[in-house]
Amino acid sequence: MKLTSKGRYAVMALVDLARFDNINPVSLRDISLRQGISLDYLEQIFSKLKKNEIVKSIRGTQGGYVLNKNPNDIKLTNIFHAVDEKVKTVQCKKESKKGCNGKATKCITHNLWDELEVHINTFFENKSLKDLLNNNKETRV
Amino acid sequence: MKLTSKGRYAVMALVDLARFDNINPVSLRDISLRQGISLDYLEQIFSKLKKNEIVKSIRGTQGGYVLNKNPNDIKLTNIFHAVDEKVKTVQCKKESKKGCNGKATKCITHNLWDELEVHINTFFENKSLKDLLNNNKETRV
DNA sequence: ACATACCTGACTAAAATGGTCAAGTTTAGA
DNA sequence: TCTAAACTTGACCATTTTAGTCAGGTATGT
Repeated sequence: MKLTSKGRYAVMALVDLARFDNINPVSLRDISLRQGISLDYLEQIFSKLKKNEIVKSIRGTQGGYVLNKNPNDIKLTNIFHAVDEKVKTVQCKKESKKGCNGKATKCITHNLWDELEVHINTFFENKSLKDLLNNNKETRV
Repeated sequence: MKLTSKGRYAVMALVDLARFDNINPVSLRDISLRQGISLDYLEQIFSKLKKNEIVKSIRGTQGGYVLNKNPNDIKLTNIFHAVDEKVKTVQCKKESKKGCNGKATKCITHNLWDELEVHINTFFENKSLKDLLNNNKETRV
């Protein structure tokens, strides 16, 4: 299973973006400074977010990024998926007709990982950017 | 967050062990053959399981491993913990009095990861080796 | 005594991670 | 029109983690 800094950065950056994009597009430079994330790395991440239509870009001076959807419609599952954080448990190989061990049957724990995956994905599907915004306002600095 | 093959192997091996240890200790060689896991790797894993008192070892000919507890009392969380699969989301650094970014405050998404961690741990704490055994009998080959 | 099986630690190839670096293109505004 | 801000793209890389292998042990039942 993968759930690393890239995913966390993506979420942090989007929450930041959501808080500031009412007025103007938000530049990655600003996000980088506020959140302490490398600019170059942010560019990689936003490239993926854009491809997945989570954000829109505006080029040129005063340009930046804006959300492409309502914060309520951006679920965590969308964000993680966009930056290739596959919320997949370690997989048994799904090749041809063979089972998990190269044997003809499913491995002993196959069902377990399926269950876990559902469990985690449920969490992510029920959590939107808006939820995080609200949550953050409460404990705002 | 880490959840890799080592954890999966540990679970697979323990389920296998639980199914056969009523009669005799089970040798790693047998588990290796049945589950298709490298013997050398299994030895590393069982060394940890033993340190965490999940299994007991019996040396010498006809030796092997047996469970050290009732399958109902071996939760997944114990197993993962034993083999160093820390079910931890990527952490903000917890150094000194500083917050997550080296700033004085918690990072925007701090609460989110805490929630997620609880969510996943709950799943693991409620799942025992016995559950897996039963589950496996149903779909037994 | 000897085969079986546990035990331990060092080592390693390959992949993933978390970036950096370089060289663009686009566009607002002076 | 010139320029600087900001997006765009792709290559590159050091470090860490993963998933093992290898080479020796030591203990013990028969």
